[in-house]
Amino acid sequence: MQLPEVDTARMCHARQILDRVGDKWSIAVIHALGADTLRFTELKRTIHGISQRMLTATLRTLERDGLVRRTVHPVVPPRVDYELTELGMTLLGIVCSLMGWAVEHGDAIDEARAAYDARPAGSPTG
Amino acid sequence: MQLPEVDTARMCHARQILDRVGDKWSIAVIHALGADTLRFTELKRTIHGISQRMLTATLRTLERDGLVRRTVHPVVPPRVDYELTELGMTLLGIVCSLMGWAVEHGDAIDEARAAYDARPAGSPTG
DNA sequence: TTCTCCTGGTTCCGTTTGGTAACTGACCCC
DNA sequence: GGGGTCAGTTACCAAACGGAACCAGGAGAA
Repeated sequence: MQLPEVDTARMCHARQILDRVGDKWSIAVIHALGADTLRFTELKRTIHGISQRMLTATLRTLERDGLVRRTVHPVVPPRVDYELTELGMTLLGIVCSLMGWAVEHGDAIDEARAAYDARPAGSPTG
Repeated sequence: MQLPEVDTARMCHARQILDRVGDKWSIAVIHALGADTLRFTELKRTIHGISQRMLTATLRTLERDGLVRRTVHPVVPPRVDYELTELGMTLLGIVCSLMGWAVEHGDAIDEARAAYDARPAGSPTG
């Protein structure tokens, strides 16, 4: 079928990049940081479902990948700010598109899900 | 900070949609099906790292969400084709953007990762 | 007839991941 | 001096994930 030959090796590389970029928590964090620099607890409040454990792990990974910058203020109580790097900013547009898509098509997905669950046992296939 | 108020409730809804859309295997499957209709084993070959178990589960989820259409041909040996629905097509563009981003910035991420790993114990923060 | 092959898919079992929640550490307030 | 706050870690446990073997079922070979 003559796929565009996007460098199969590069594709594999992309796949492992997507292992984390395509992570739901990473997407949520990047989207949250897209609006503004946030502190740890602010992120936790913003991304309701996330646990401290995963927030920490996700932020560490994103920081390691150069997508998020972590700034520690040596004050009391401790203050740690997180913001997108320029590399992270380049991803923000896509993440926002993804978020926008989810918001826009959320109802369609719910309907499809309901329709699927209502099927007896198999669909007429066509 | 006056976030645009994108309906906090809708945002939460989007988040749970992203639970699966933001799944690495889902992204890989959608991207693979973006080029052409594929059979089960073709998908398995295309998405190298995936196991039958996860491929089956991912396809079921995507089918349930109305993103992928599953067509069973009652022939021998069994033939099952998977293709994107129109809803899936609307997501394809974003997924391709994500893939393109990963390909484009993969090296930058590798460098950032190497730099992070080379840090002694803490960064100067400034 | 019997045996194997081919494909899509499921089940069993071990590993990894993620959630819960309690704890740390330094300082402020009472 | 004890409790509270913020950022983060750790222990524990359940669920999800991955691998490999097994299942179904008809075609073709022996």
